Amino acid sequence: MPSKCHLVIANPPYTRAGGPGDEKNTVWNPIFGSLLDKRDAEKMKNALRKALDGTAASLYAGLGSAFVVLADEALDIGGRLAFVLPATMLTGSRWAPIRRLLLSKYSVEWVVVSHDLRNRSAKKGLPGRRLVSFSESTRIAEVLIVATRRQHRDRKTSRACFVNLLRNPDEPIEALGLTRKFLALRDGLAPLEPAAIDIGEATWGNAVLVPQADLPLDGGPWSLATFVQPGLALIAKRIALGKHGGLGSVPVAELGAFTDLGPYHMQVRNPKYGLFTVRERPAATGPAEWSLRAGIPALWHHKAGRNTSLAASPDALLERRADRSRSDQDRMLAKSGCLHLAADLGMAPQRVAAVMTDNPMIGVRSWTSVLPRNPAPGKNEALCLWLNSTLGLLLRVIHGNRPYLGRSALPHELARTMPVLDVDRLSNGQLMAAATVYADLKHRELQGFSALVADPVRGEINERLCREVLDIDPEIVAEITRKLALEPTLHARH
DNA sequence: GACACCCATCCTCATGAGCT
DNA sequence: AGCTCATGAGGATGGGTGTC
Repeated sequence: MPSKCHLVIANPPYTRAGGPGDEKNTVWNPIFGSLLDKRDAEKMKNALRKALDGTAASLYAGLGSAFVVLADEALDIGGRLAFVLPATMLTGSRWAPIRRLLLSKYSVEWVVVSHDLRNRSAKKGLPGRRLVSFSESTRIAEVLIVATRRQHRDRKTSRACFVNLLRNPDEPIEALGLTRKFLALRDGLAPLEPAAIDIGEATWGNAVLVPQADLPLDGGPWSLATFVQPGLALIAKRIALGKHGGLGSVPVAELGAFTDLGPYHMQVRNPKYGLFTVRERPAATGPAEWSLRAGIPALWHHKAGRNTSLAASPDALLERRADRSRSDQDRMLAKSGCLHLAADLGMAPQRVAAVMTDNPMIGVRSWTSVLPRNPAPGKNEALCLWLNSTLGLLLRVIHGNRPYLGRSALPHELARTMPVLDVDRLSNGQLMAAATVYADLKHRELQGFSALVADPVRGEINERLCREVLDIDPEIVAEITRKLALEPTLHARH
């Protein structure tokens, strides 16, 4: 790699050292996997790990992060990088050092994200059916980053332009036209004032200019790329800070500030390290018959057709592994809870972002158990209602990873830092009200989040949470609901 | 040793064309 | 009618291994 480069353009490989797992189901495509001799791949990986030591890159995040570091080392002051990267770059915890690198040494000029719902024509015979990706042969959500390496004094005044596209250009001429439009638009933008990107009659999306100093220097998420409507991200930020007009009385805190999370699924059931074996309830076996069977009840999978209401029942049984320490198993079981957060939420098909079980149990893979540190009646119920409401969904989608359009993934680290309703600051009366609302609604059938506006039960959750628990004007939330419901990511299906 | 990241998707099932 | 196979739509998760 030459030094003193002026421009580095890259669409790097995204492969990572770990996973995808389950080799019987997937083609394992590890870094350096094309080397015929596995020992060579191992040597290369070790050399790369050594080379990346102390840099912002992580083999965990994938090779994309390593290529950013490589570009950074090659770029001269004033040089520019232009990268296609996985959209998890915007939020993922392992990408935080890369975000810090870009904010501390560069002017981040463009952050372009597509929210294109269309399917690629089958006739073209190309792999991948989504047009959301800039690259071909993938349906993974992606982001285009353009940044210029600067002297410190020049970074203070720089401003990043976030572009959220409703539609990806279909061919190069369209892309060139769009690029010209971006450049023309940028100069007229006022900071934090979203503007439409129109060419003729066609609306391509929205752009918003952000002072770089307003982006989180600590590595926090770049949330303005989450929605087509940048205004929604701004609303979410105000809610998280307790500064949204009319919602100021809603206490918000990071989930990890007042709860602990249940165990990580690898510790529960990984064949090598897990403490338990898990057996799923067969479809033919009813819940009553299943509960006769010995074993420790647990929540394992998240099925759109089965998890239709706030109340959930166990779908799996844990069995202690004889070759594991009983006290370790008991310690893990002590992390059982009644509230469980959907770890990977497909927003169109799936209907619940959190569920409650009658008895404490462990969420194994699709459900992350949430355990309030100071338990009190009504706390779980209030959180469960919140997470399934418009406000809870909005803050979740903003804060979580978006590995694919239509999906919101919350690994433990992001779940802990996610802003949610601070139930510790609710009065007893509010908690009792939440318990009542939950009891009334817990068996009602919800629709997927794509039906956010039309779903009467979702409407009741919103309405009663506002009126009976939070004491805020439901119309404010209704308006946010209408905006959020328009977002393509709520409607994307694969 | 403990913890948990992220993955350039994969699997299932419905549908329908083509064949016998 | 019944079978096979191709195709596409739609729903979803295990785990190697980096990192502390």
